[in-house]
Amino acid sequence: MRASERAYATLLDEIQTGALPPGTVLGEVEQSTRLGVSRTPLREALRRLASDGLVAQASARVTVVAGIDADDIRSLFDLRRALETEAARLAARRGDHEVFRALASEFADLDTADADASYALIARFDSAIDDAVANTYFSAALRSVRTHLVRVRRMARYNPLRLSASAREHRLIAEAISGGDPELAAHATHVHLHNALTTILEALTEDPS
Amino acid sequence: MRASERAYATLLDEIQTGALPPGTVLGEVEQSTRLGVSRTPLREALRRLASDGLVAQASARVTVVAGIDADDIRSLFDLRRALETEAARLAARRGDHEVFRALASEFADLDTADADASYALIARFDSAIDDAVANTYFSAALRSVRTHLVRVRRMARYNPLRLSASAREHRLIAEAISGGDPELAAHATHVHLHNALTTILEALTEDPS
DNA sequence: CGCCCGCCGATTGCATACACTGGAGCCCGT
DNA sequence: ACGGGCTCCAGTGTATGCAATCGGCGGGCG
Repeated sequence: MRASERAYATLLDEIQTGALPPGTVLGEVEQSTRLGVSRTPLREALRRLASDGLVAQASARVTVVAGIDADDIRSLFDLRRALETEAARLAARRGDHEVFRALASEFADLDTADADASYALIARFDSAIDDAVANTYFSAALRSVRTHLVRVRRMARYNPLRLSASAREHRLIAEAISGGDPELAAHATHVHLHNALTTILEALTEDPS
Repeated sequence: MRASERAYATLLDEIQTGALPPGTVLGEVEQSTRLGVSRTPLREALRRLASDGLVAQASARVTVVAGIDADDIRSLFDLRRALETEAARLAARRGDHEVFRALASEFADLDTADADASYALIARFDSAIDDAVANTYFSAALRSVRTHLVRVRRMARYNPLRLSASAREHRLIAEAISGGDPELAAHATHVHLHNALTTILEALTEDPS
């Protein structure tokens, strides 16, 4: 793999998992030494992270890991709502109904005690949406949102009750898509996002780490 | 200004105006020589353009200016509809009503024979939407869409009749926002985008350059 | 005569050296 | 003692050299 991509993948993971917490200063020399690449590929990785919105320029010469607070999360969910409700509509019109019927039944059978399995199924659902929408611009916008969402999920931590409710909501969305009902798919997505956001903000209020 | 930024700005402009038509091969050495910068900042510019979606990797070693066809335009408008209808909703709820009242009156008085003035006013309207939405994630997504839209507008060329209809549509959107009517703002935006897309696709059918 | 293999050139990826700039800290003057 | 300006330096921005790789082309072999 290319050095620049390794550096990007490593930094991305470290930022998403919180190993590099918000505010961490990312000096080019320091990070290139640490990751064992030269400054050239490291700079490229930093620029990609900046365009992703995961790092920010604290001043002209210092780059830091971007912070994310409750207002950011609300903003992110505004965008997410715009994208995902419309994506659900498009999927209901264009998608392969059989794929979503199968996903609906997987959500019905999902063991939500297994957080990893749950997130894996949600990831497959997201992929199915991407395939159904079949729109590279849309998928790029969704990918960006999901990149940020990884950090938000981590901040809100694992919540078994929410995961179980989320599975039911996903099931309904998948059924609406497989049934070819765009408005139900869109509104069920809206409801799902509302519930997700509420839970996350509550979790942050209790534990504003 | 930094060399990398000059290179990016120059290439962006040349791609948007069509000076570098789709399919043009962008060799690093060739372009860096032409623009009078070294390969390092030029590479950075190319990577930014790639993440913008304006250049693509034709193969592992050759980068070309990305093409854009009717299907791409439909895809772009799918995304645009998702973003702008919701942005209009948010603006109607959060925006400064006075700003949009003023914009509505400017659209009413606009001389649509002056294409540059028309596009300038539309740009100010877009800025006002950004300010009203006050959401950096949303604005970033909108900026990306608008970057592509510059090329689309150019492909569809100047059309006085459409510009005049567009001004009326913008006026209605601005009035809906200033009147605090989110659904009217969203639906008027939907109508506007539908008309814009239809006109563009017709223009392309007549003259598929 | 056609196909496959190996060589060569072109081009990118990476590393490193040099240039420049912004800022912190210190010294001097008041 | 405090403020201003100067100096030095840390760190980024840019240029260039080197290495690796891919594709094309020609020659040899079947």
